[in-house]
Amino acid sequence: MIDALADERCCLTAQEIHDRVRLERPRVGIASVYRALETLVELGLVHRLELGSGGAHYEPAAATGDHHHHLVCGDCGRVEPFADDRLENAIDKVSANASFRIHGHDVVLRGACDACAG
Amino acid sequence: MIDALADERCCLTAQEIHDRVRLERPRVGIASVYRALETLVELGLVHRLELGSGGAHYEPAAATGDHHHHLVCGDCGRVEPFADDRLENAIDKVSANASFRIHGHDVVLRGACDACAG
DNA sequence: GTACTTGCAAATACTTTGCAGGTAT
DNA sequence: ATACCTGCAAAGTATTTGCAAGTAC
Repeated sequence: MIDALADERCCLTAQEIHDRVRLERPRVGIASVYRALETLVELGLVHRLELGSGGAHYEPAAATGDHHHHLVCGDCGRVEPFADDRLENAIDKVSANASFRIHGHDVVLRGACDACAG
Repeated sequence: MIDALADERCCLTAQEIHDRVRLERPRVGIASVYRALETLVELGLVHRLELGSGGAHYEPAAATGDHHHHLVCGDCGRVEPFADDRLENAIDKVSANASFRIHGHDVVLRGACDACAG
């Protein structure tokens, strides 16, 4: 059952994941989704993102080495991924010099998507 | 009453703000704190941060022009601010090229603080 | 049988809303 | 009086937990 979740794509809320899983297995409860996500997050296979829109989002931590961050539309809630090497380098430098032992990072750019900004 | 909140410092949860306000005015309810915070966020005087630890954090959007991001300890929940020009430059570059019209951004570095990392 | 998993329902945590009473104009 | 602000209690949403039944070894 845990495997079923790993198939899902970028940036879904727990509710969205639940809905998708139920297409195949209607009896699965939301609690099982949360339990599976918790396990996957602990294993480092899934990242949990707080995008400030009520519910947390989850996405597979790409085994492919893909690493990206997110653009969030404050109007319609749309989320798009982006990646940038310069940004990653800057973050790595900061992480190396930080007083904390850094394990990971999140970057969220907030604004209006092309549809909402016109 | 709104002014009372603006005096508070960096990165408090609504609960913490409520507790502090109550020291001075014990009858203030948590709802009023949320209402005031909502107003302040809309006015751009306060930033709301989702640090992934259950509750949102709020901090004054410095009139001093101060701009910083946060280190979060995944163990004890401690939050520390940091600032880095190279990082800001990288974000500005990305924002300029993004398909969204970007209004703001958040960066969170996650790890273990000196006390927890040993 | 023992141990682990799972769905349901209840509980919890955080935030928002309705409403009645108070204050200001 | 009218319009606005506020505290309390209730509602709403997101997430977690307890527990009994189901499955695997």
